[in-house]
Amino acid sequence: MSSCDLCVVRNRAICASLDAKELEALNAIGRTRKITPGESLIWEGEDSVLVANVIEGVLKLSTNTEDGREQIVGVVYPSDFIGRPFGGTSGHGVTALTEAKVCVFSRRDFDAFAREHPALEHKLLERTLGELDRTRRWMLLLGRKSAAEKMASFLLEMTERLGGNGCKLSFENPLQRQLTLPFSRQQIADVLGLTIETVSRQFTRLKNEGIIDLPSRRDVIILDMEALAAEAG
Amino acid sequence: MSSCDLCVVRNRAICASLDAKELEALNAIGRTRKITPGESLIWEGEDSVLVANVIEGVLKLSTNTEDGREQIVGVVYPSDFIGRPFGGTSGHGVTALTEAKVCVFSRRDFDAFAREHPALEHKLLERTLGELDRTRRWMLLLGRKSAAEKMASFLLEMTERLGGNGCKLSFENPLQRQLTLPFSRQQIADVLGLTIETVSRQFTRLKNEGIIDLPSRRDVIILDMEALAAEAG
DNA sequence: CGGTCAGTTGAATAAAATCAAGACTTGTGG
DNA sequence: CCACAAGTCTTGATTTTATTCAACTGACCG
Repeated sequence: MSSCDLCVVRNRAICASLDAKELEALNAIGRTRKITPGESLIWEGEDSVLVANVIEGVLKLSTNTEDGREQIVGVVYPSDFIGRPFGGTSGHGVTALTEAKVCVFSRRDFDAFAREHPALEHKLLERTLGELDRTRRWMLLLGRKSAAEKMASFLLEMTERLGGNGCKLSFENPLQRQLTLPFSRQQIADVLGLTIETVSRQFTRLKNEGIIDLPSRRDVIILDMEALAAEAG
Repeated sequence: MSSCDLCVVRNRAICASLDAKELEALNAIGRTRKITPGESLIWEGEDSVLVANVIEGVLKLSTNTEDGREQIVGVVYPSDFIGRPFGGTSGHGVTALTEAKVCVFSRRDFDAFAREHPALEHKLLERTLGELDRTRRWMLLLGRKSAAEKMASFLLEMTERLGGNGCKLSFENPLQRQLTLPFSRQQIADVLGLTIETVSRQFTRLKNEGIIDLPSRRDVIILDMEALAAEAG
């Protein structure tokens, strides 16, 4: 029995395409690894040496300009795949936002395994197509939305994404949801293409208007989901 | 002999993964179609009914906010694949920028064919991974770059992309390249997340500084590639 | 209790958007 | 072939928006 049988993302990650025997073979070329917040797994610009599945935690994908400005280009959750298979260099760094556990593979080993298992490649293709859709939708936000619209869109996206992924999210009242953000203010700014001050001002405005409450730095309670959706543009 | 044998993108599109017999089968479920500038092949939000390969021309992928602001989220060239295989709705419209020729398939037919041809799915996966990389790089531009940096980056990207794809591009002087843009000023604005006025002002500034010349609306001659690269950030 | 770090708030500034004309292209019909 | 109309692009003046700079507040930790 391979350790994958106990894996919490076994049926959601790309591994779901494999039978017991294949899974054992995949398990043989991978190993799990823990990552602490702020620690990086992959660096921007280096050539792709490893790929991984996220088991636990949240990680950011980010790129930087030469002079140090950062843009977060993606956020990954449990069952998501990270890294760049089939050659090339990694266009973005991968860094943990929370305590995280990943299942890593050498890219060469993974590539070879994938090419022999079309069902795995198919899962990976579906996942990649979905990620491309999501990324393109985010471009509309970056290119065309105001700070207020960006914040509202961000909070709505978080509400969706943090469901069920081991992140706290209460549903007692369907219109009043609490979420614990895996981001600092600066990181939210880096997701939205804003400055930390603008993000902060938007938070206080939303609070003053009674749309959200902020019990602590990382916690947000959405008091008026309708109003938030109306602001998202 | 199938008509694919005469296809100019035969060896660059995902079809390159197929042998003569397979290609004939694919040819049987597809048909070529011409599109005129401004005409759409796919509309945002409708469920995915067709996919296609670009044979000739340039097309834009775009999304709009409810109130009509537009963001171009991708630009496709000959040999590129368009559409959303494997279910779901299309997150963006696809519209011709120039006269274009595409090879279209019903999505259902294509999906079935792809699942029986792992080599084709592999090509599609590589293409999709590449497109995702490119899209994420563009997010840095949208979220973090100034108007000047955006314009310089855009012109550099165009210089790369318009090479060899049937678009005019002269190389007599390696440092002085002429390109014919497939975009109007408004479309450039929609790619960069700017207004048409800002784009226009950046063009005249670059011209005044001797970095480019503008022989006509759609033509740009890059006089100082170094300076342009330095401005791209 | 002081020190550090993250976040907030305010005032001044800068950047790009908006508003408003005007100029140049392109195409059309007389 | 010219005149004119429509559309596209440019330019200028003004306003808006978000950034920048700077000070301050509160939380957490030894």
